Amino acid sequence: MALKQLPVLRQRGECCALPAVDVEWAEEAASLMKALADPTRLTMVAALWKAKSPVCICDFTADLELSQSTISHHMARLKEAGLVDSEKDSIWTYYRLRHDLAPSTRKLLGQLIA
Amino acid sequence: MALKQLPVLRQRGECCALPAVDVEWAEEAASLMKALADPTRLTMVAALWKAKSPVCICDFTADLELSQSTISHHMARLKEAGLVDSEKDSIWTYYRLRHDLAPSTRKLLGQLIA
DNA sequence: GCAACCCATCGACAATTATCGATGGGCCAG
DNA sequence: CTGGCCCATCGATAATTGTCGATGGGTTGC
Repeated sequence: MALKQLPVLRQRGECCALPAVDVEWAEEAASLMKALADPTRLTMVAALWKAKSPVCICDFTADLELSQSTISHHMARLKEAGLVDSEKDSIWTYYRLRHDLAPSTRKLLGQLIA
Repeated sequence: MALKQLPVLRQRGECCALPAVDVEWAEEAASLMKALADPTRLTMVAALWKAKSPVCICDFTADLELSQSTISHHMARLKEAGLVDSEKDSIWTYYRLRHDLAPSTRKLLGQLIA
């Protein structure tokens, strides 16, 4: 990665090299950011982060002022992003942060939440 | 914040307390995530992170395969999010990460990029 | 069996957003 | 002063997304 210094005198039509940024990294990281780019989902993730044991989704439905279908939809998005895991117990569905989160993801969440 | 244990036997219609999550925190953090929830903007932020000196926006226009107006639009979003700063030098506009970023934001970016 | 509860999914709708081309302002070289 | 370059903004458009109500499947209590 060339950390090229900007020239003092720049010519018209001339551009400098940019620090290289991996395209795949950008795509993946943006996916993660998208999953977290909503207050409701962020609240869910933070709650799951703080609660060490799995949380029934009905608790979110009760606490957050949104319809049940919306809550379910947001949780599905978190699941699709690979952030959470679910488990059914009779009529209830419990969610938790995935225990096999990438360490970098876990650190990022810790930095964001804690 | 009550880290209430889930009951072994749950009654119908009964919900547990969730770990409290601050609403304002969720809003603000979601704003930051939104600003980063795009591969192009993420690439820009990463490039500015790696390049210690300001970067001319024309370099992004040259490197990223998007129209000039789109590049300008994304950079404006980063600026609006308080992540970057700009400075004009004759016909060029240079951008850099804001030096007064909140420490938590800086750490988050470091975790995300490095 | 039946009613009530939990929850995922579907279809619809409004809001947001990513992208582009066009326009115009600022600046410089000739 | 004029043409060319840089860049921000505007208007338009297509895609994505957040939200809801309705529906239906699964489970339990009575």
